[in-house]
Amino acid sequence: MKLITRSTDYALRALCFIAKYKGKIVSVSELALKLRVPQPFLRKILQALNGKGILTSLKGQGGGFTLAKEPAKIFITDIMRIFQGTLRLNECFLQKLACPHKKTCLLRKKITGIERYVLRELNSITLESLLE
Amino acid sequence: MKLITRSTDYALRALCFIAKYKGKIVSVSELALKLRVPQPFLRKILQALNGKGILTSLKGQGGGFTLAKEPAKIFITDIMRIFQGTLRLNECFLQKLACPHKKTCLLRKKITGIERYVLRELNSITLESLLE
DNA sequence: ATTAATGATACCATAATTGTATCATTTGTC
DNA sequence: GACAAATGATACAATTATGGTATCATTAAT
Repeated sequence: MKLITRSTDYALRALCFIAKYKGKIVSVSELALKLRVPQPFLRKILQALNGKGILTSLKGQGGGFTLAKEPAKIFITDIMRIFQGTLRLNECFLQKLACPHKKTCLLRKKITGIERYVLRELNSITLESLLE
Repeated sequence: MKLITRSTDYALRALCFIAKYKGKIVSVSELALKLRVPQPFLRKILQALNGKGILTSLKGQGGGFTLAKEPAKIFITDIMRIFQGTLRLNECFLQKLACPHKKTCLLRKKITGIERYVLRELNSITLESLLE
């Protein structure tokens, strides 16, 4: 049970690194080296971030990636959603069987409450807040 | 990202059911029928609960399972731990690379905070509280 | 023209979770 | 005592999610 998967993790580290470069272009090979992360995998991740409008890419020699938005406008929930899908904690519990006694709904309520809290907390974290 | 896996889910439903029977013996086949859950899988789950002292089993014809403790003394975190292992939310983030800039530690702090909250909430739920 | 980069995409590997099968043992019932 | 109905133990299979690799096409600087 982890809140953040490896892909998200790598993505965040990469974004932090890129953010430090303030508009300069960073290539995958450089990043992979610095972060000590498998390059092809990182590449796939950056491509996804590009596709989702978090990064901007430049092709050709000397190309690479830069941030597409200010760090203050990149929320870690955005990143999580890209790599982990919708953020829900109560995926499976009692969904088909429509809660035969509705007692167990107390559990669902609790979990929904937890979910709300978790999302609120996570939504308070931007890339900027991770930078220093 | 789910807080509760299917095994835990099944286990909780089964425990609720068994708890209602107040000391009577419930067999896997009966339970599987009532809960509409694959029987061999449910069986494995109940065996685990027995092994962990949550249920007591009786072999032989007319055998089955009963609760080994009062519902008030069975915490859903106990059950989660049995099927999902240690309850941690910040498994993978920045553990090997020992936080090169310690900036990202803010994330870790946040997640640790979330984890504490989640555990506190979950620890307030017993089987009894799920019963009505 | 060459080289160093990304785009797109298909494929593979690993691990966790979910689920099945089987043989041995126990116990109630006839 | 034989039989049937239950669990104990355990190995195996299937499915899914995640992590990771490979490759060919395209772009752009030198």
